[in-house]
Amino acid sequence: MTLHQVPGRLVTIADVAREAQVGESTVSRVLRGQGSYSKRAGERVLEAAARLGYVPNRLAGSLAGNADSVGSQLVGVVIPSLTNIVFPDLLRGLTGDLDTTGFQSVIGVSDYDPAREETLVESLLSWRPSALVLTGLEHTALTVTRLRAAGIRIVEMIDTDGPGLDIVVGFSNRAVGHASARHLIERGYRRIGYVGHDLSQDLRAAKRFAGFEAALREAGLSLHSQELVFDRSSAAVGRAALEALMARAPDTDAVYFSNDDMALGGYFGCLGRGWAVPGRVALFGCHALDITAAMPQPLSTMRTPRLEIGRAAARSLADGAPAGTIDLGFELCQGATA
Amino acid sequence: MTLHQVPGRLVTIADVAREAQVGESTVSRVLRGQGSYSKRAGERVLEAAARLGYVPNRLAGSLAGNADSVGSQLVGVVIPSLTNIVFPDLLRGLTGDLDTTGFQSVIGVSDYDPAREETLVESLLSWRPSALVLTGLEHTALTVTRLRAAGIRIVEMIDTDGPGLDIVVGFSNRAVGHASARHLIERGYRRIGYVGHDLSQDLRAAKRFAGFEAALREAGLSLHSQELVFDRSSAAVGRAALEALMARAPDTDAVYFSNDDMALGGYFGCLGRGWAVPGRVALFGCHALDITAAMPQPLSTMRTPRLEIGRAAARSLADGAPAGTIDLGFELCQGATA
DNA sequence: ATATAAATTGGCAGCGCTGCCAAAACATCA
DNA sequence: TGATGTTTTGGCAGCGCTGCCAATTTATAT
Repeated sequence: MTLHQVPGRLVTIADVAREAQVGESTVSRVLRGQGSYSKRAGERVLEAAARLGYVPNRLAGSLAGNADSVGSQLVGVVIPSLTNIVFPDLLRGLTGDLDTTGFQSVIGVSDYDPAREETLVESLLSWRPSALVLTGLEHTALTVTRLRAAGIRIVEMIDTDGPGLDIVVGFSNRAVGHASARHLIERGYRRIGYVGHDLSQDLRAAKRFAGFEAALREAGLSLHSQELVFDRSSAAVGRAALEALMARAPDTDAVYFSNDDMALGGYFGCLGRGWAVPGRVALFGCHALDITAAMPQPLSTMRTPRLEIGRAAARSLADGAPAGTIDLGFELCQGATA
Repeated sequence: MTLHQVPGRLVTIADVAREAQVGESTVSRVLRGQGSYSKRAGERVLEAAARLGYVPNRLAGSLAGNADSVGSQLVGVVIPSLTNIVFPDLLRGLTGDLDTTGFQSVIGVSDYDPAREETLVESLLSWRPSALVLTGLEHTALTVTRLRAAGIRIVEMIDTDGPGLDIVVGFSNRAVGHASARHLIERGYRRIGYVGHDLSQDLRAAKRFAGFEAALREAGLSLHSQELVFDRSSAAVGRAALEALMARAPDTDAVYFSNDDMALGGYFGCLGRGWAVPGRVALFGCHALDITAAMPQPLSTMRTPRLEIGRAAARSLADGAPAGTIDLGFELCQGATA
């Protein structure tokens, strides 16, 4: 068997029409189950299509069908990363619910770079998707202009702290940060540190941090120590950062991590050094990764509804939801590390 | 500002042509930087396109351009899951290298279900992608027929244990299993157990298991105990399974997990019960997730080149590699748990 | 200045499909 | 039986773009 063996054209609707001895329009109607046609025509067409191995060409279909009727059945998705498990979870919810509605997702990964997002949006738009799903509320001016001009539905996921372009689905990162700080304060911690990755990149983490600091201030406290890392978030990085932080400010009694994977790394660091958690230092993460629930001491963290956000995004598009914000909230996971 | 405000048509190439006072073909040539055109024409077109906010319509472009020249610039991707971090890693390598070549990925998640894969392939094919990237070598007969008839490049990722349709990129799962068993045997373990998720679903895991058992047999051993789980692989599931296995066969001295996340869960279980690892029981995983390297005792596991597989898949398509298998191998991570 | 080669350009068919419309086939009623 | 309404059907334009080709402009050689 040879690849590329197909010499010329693939089977078209005209071939099926000839084979079934009906007109092209009839084939089109039967195959889409739209409009009226006789039972006999239906059978012949289906039979002929199967025999010929007809595969519809959706490029042609979307081009011909006026955008308003079906749209391209493509949905563009831009996420900042695939490394951070948060985003695959989002995707999972999104694609899972999207393809039950017959949509296909075209995805792009921006690497937390607004310029890259701009390029991706431009590129995705050229497929005339019926909707675009983005992450976060911050986009370049040009991206916003293009999005507006496209005249399609836009969903911005994850962050509800600010105005969106159309549909916004997520939770308040600020509130997550705030609630995390409140929890630590209520548990009696006072010399609280922060370990996070580059805040100028991950704007959601920055908002959590802002909420966190605000809660400290409201309680008459301030951040006791902090360690920022400029790598992509990972357990190894979290571990190193915690160790650096504790070396500089050994009396820190609790640490807030911008992400569970770093918190997990921090926890491993404590285990390795024989530090009691939370005796020596308390640890608090964010996102409630599955793994952290299986730990001997479950990590204290905040559950964010990632899968649900993806699902809600898909559903809002399918249902033609009105513009507006859908806040899915978050939930404290008490855990045993803070 | 209203969404859907665009009343009628979007800007087309004809609009740009009129604005720039050149012919449509010239616009097309300039915008694609193909063929020859004067400097002056180039400037006018670019300027007009920018002023009008022209967004090319790739549906039309791909339809018009004969498949052989550019193809649709879409690549269809089918992965079994987004939960298992293995697949986002694959995607990351793939999309990262793909969009530097101007390709966009349309993805589908099959949930380890061949029938679902069949549907997804059918659906993806209708976008006339220039290539399809699948996971694994096993597909339904109809899928294979369709793939062959499509006349496009096919990449099958991850598994090299068998014949592929066109390009195969991955490693030998059988060999991974075999090498894992060899390692345990060489380290002196004799009463070896297995914890894995449903082997009828995850065919790669099944092949690893087969290689593992073969190595045991060759050494005159047999599997001492095993515990299969039918949930999706996770740390919690791994922990529970290990505990169940140790309850049934307390003298098991080493356990092979089909996946690192389960191994990690198992490790947590041991920590929780105060069992020495590897004193009480040794643990060996698969895939070398990032996290496991940050553990106080790094997990003993097998590093599989997931990112590289995605990259190699993208590259082989971009370069028009010949049909064949690219084996990227794997690497033992000695770790400290086995 | 003229002939010839090279670069640039626009027109138009056609990619495969769907929407529209008028024609044909069938059903219903007086 | 003919008239009227209803369902089914096929033809054809056109979605926005690119490939091809012939026409035009420009550069080079004689």
